[in-house]
Amino acid sequence: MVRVRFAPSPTGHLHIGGARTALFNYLFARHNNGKFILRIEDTDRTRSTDEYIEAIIEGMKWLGLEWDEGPFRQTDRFDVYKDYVDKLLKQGKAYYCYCTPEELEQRRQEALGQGKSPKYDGRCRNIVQEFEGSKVRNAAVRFRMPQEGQTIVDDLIRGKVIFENDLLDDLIILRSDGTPTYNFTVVVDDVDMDITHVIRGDDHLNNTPKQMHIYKALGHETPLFAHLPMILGADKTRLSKRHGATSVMAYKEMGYLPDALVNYLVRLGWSCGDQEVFTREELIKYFSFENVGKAAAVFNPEKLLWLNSQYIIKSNPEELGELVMLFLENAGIIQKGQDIDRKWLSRAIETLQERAKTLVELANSLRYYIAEDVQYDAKAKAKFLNEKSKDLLAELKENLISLTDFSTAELEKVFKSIIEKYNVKLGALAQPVRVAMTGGTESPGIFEVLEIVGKEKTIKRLEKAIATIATVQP
RNA sequence: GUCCCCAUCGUCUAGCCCGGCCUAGGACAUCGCCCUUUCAAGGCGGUAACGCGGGUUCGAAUCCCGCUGGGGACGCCA
Repeated sequence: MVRVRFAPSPTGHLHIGGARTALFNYLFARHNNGKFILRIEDTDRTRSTDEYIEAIIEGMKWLGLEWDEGPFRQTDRFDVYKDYVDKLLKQGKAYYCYCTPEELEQRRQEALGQGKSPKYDGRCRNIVQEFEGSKVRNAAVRFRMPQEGQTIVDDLIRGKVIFENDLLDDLIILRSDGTPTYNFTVVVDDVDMDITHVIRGDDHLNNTPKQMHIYKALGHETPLFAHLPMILGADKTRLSKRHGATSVMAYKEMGYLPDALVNYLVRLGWSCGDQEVFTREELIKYFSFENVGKAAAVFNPEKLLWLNSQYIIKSNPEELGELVMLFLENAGIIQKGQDIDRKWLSRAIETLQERAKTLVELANSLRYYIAEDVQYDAKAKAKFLNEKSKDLLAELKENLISLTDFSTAELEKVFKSIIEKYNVKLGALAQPVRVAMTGGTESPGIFEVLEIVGKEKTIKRLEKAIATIATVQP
């Protein structure tokens, strides 16, 4: 049984990189009918907050990355870690270190300054452990790493990676305040939770040999490891706030669909022939580490935007209607709590789907369908609402007043008759009408716009346009 | 400084493991054309890459070595 986990630390929101790690774990678990576990690594009490735990959960849920067990919190398991530390201490596999953080930092800087390795010098390694087995104040506990030989990490993505043991640091597993540290808790938990595959970011590859020795000291076999390549920003440095939005929920707010983000993220490092767009089922079916690349990938917002537009086109209008309501409220297009005819909204959305790349854009385009009135774009107004179009607009208005079937088919007939009568091209009429109806020069087909806006508002807007021309022209 | 990882169009990538089918494929972006009531969407086409140097071989994007470049790690962070 495959058992994998996503183990974020709640020191920030769920970000793009974390989300992809979670996603790969999720896909691997689902592909193998295994279990996906969520574990919160909050041993750093100074930086972890409950708000961030909630934020991470919110992000996971939004992306549809459902976990099977958890969320577990490491702060709930301090007793467990303590027991393991005591065991190692008794067995001599760990020892007390009396160096203070300040001393350590100073020695680190000195070593670095002399061009030497900043590795712990091991001065507490062999001193007599006077207080063995009992609580020693102000002492941290270090794990005794082997100092000779090699450790080989056989990574699912990278193959064999060899580390010289004499480079391994005796890392601290228990702080002097009695709290355990990451490299220890991660191993204890992965053992206790029967994790079979550790799938995480590349930045943990160097920790792996150390963790392997902890597994050994605990008398447990190591799981399989898969280290994912990093995600970089446009300048090829580690993705961070400097590169724009990195929080997953920020993409929700910008009007992205979760499936589009998932699809984009999975293609960052993974591929399946030439296919670009995948359903969730396909991802689960096709996912494999064989198709995961080794090189870091640059996050490309343009491609994500394109994928989002593809997902919007594919979505059904009813669902988009539900999703866009919040954006309509936020844009002030409808009042909070105000409802609109969903059937009508769906029709309106259908005309906009292939024109909106995000839900924000969709909401903004919906404005001219929903609002009572339109604001003219200055350029559009100058170019199309003028003496040249005045008679055409007036003629159209007159014709529409008597039109009972306000449908695209009938509207088209009316337009045709007018352009024939005036001997102009359709654009000569359609563009001024477009400005009158939407305020701008871009919109879905003009007949559809009229039909959806409806007879009453259409005539009002035409009257306003004509009046505008009259006041502009003395 | 030391260690580890990586290296195909601007970007994501296919191909690499099992050398010839690669005149290096697809996608985003970009440019042009078509469609057209506008804008999109869609269709067609263009520009654009095997980092460099050595090997091995009849033959290398593919195998080996070096270099260069980029990234990561070296915490009483995770």
